[in-house]
Amino acid sequence: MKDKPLRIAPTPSVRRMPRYLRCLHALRSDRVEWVSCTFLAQRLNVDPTLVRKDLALTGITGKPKVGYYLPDLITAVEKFIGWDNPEDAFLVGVGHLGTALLGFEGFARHGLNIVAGFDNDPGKIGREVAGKPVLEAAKLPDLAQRMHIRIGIITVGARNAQTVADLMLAGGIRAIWNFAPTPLDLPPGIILENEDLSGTLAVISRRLAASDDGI
Amino acid sequence: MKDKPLRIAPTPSVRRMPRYLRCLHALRSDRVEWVSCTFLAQRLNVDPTLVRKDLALTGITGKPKVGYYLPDLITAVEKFIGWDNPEDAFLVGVGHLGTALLGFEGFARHGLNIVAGFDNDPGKIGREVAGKPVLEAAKLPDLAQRMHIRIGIITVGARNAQTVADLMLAGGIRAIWNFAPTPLDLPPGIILENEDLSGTLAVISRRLAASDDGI
DNA sequence: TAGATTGTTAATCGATTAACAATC
DNA sequence: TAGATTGTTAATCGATTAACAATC
Repeated sequence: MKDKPLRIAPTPSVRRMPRYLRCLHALRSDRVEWVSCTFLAQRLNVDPTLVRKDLALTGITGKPKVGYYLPDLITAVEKFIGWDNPEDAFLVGVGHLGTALLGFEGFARHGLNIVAGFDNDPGKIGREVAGKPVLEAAKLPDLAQRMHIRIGIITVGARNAQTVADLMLAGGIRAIWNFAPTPLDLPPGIILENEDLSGTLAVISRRLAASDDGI
Repeated sequence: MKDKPLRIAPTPSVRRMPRYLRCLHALRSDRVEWVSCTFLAQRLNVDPTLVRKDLALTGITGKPKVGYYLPDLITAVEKFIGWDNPEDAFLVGVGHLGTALLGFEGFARHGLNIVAGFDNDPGKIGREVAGKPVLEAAKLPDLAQRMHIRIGIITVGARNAQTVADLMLAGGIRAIWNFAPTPLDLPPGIILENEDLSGTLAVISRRLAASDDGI
């Protein structure tokens, strides 16, 4: 069976998909069989048309009056975001944050399978964290290449983030999830997502100040 | 001296401010005195006009041909995002992620001062993490009220997030930074920022799949 | 059938980018 | 002065919302 080529999809829509999915899984637990955009929209507090357009991106079609068949819809959304077969990933920086991410059971159900951690601390190298080996950072490029790893997660401090990114590039990694509060210099074509905590802090802080001001 | 009332500012602009600030601090270390939008735009890889509009939001004015006076600019941006005087905050859920956040030295320079952690695990209550006390979760509402805490950080699992949010509301907390992968039901007026890891995972996963498809 | 819901096209909205006069 | 840069107004772009015909 030949798959359709993936069309480009608006990032905001992609970002909403996991929210739909969470809601859909909850409905499945309740033995629901059909679900409408109207219902999902109310539940997630968004516009029904937006839901309809988002779901249309997955290629599914609904039936007027009844909505979408839940099992098919779940399959379609999971396939759309590629969570039907999880990707292996490497994580560098086994501090508290790295340890937390290594231990998140939920990632496996979210398309991500972190297979190893890397660090430079001799006290950590050779140990296991959440059942995953912690290896010497210098070994990453070779291993990544041999294991065809495509996703790298950076949880080191700002100072070392670029060095780690370069190791990942050397290993042929194609997508980087960066938790370090520093911009990375990457060649074109490399997928980059920054987890921008300071940006979020700025938004919260500004909104609080604004609400003090009565707006 | 009377401050101007805060005008509403576009969220994307607010979110960019910390990036400018980081760059500005680096320039200050290099003893630079004047900086232009053109320069910042190149450095951060964004449009110069966008930088100009963002900086204008802070109320600062520049000089044609030379740009902005760096010390004034830094002050203006910090004040704009309220980082000139950090807010105290409570964190609930002292697992790996919570421990990581409690230990981030950088938050203090980013307007956030986490003064205590809360948990339900008797093995954690009464201990200290990163020099901050870990207290019983049930004590949060009373303490938050007495200490006038306005920011709450949720780092518990999805199952307990709503319960924790309710405790925070009872304590008069006005802004919630939610790391749990679940939507929260909050009354209007409460500021909410979700750290949406699964959304980011979806974007990475989808982009990888799309790049496999040659687009 | 009647009416709720889908799918699609048009209108709106907000953010980004382009154009350009004012300025030091 | 000449020219780089600011500040501002207009154009573009993309996402969201509104309107509505088609459908079961």
